[in-house]
Amino acid sequence: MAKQYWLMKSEPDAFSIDDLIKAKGQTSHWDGVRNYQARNFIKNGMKVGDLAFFYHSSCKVPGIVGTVEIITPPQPDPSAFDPKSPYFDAKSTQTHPRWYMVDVKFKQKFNDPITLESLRMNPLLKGFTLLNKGNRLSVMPVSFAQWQTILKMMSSPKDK
DNA sequence: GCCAACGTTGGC
DNA sequence: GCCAACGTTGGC
Repeated sequence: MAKQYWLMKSEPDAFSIDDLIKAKGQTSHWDGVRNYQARNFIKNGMKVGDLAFFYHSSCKVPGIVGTVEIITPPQPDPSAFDPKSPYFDAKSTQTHPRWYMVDVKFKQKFNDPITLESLRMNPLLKGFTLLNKGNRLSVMPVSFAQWQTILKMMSSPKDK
């Protein structure tokens, strides 16, 4: 099956792309997703080798800051089993796990973030899920066309 | 810090 | 199964 593309949000105060760069092997669990629609994208859609944009949300300048690679199949999110974790969910059990995660590996960090504002201004991204009014999904698919469009924004001098 | 928009919960 | 109340997300 062809490679799929994704966008994954994180609050940089909790986990930033620099945290991923500093992590052992530049890899990390992408845990704590507690939304069914986002969970379904992870559980039913993600495969090893897929690529994702790393998006910083709830911060001074929201935007895409780099890319990561999916390096494990979807697996039960252990933080849901841990009573001490802020992501603990008593309704998720070992036999019937409710929440899933993948591991990601750092690929690249952009010299300058591709800001939410600049994404909104790009007419080629009309209809992109991230830009939809009221969107709150923390994991969402990105079409190959959108992926290419966004990567071009990174390399274009006029966006600097 | 505000608040619009959305998702979840729980009573009925 | 409806829907009001509540909690959360996330841009501004």
